[in-house]
Amino acid sequence: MAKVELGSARRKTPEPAVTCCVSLLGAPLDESVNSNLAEAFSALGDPVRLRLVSILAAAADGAVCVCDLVPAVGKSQPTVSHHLRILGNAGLVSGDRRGKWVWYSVNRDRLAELRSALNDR
Amino acid sequence: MAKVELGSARRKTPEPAVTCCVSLLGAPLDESVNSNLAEAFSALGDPVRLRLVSILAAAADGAVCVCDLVPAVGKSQPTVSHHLRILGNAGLVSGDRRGKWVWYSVNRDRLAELRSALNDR
DNA sequence: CCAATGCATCGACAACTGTCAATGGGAGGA
DNA sequence: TCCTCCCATTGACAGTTGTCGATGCATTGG
Repeated sequence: MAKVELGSARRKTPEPAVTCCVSLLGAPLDESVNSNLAEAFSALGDPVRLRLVSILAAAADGAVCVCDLVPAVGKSQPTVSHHLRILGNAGLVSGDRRGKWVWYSVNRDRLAELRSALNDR
Repeated sequence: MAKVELGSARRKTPEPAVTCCVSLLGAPLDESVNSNLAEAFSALGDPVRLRLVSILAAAADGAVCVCDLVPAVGKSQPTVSHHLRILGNAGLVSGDRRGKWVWYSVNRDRLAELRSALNDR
């Protein structure tokens, strides 16, 4: 995990910002962790997907049928399916069949992971 | 703030997931808040930008010169500038001139905002 | 002033993304 | 068995994004 070389060159005002206490928000993130987080944040970086997550997170029993998600977000069924797959690949949601239907739910552990990645220091 | 109509149609297994207690992750997010959050998460959804944020967040004095960020992330100077602008537009970082140089720092309040948006319930 | 340095902007281009209509595949009901 | 319903996959297309070289604009140093 090569340290980033900060404070190298000619500069005057404050002193070199040499890295100190590492953390998730401590530089530099491990490369695989970094791209893993980026994938998750990217998955949340779309209004439709954010809406889907919020609906799922607020579902009383923790899961919602796709047949309800489609009208809820106002997109075509293939589009919703597409977004759900992206969220799934990012580990944010998962779905299981119940007969003819597929019910999606939020992976709260994954959300907690992201939350801690945003923690100070 | 129009409620989403869930649990409408023909479906059997569990009971209709009628929305209950609202929150940031309670459906549906206010539309402007939603796209605001999406912009921020989208800004974090790139490995280079995530790296930039992590470097800035770990900076001992809270700010890093662009001249140090460029070699740190291994991208061209225009590319780094581009990413910093995206992060800035999302309210995640801000920079100020100090003589010839521009020093960027993380907006921790904005990070806290995102963190709370990921809170359960 | 003029030259040099640091950073932002522009232009271009390939790659990726969001969207939908059409299609396919699995599960139940008649 | 056949039909219907639910969801995923495919194909296509416009729009967005990440990247870099070239250029422009400030600021500083000589």
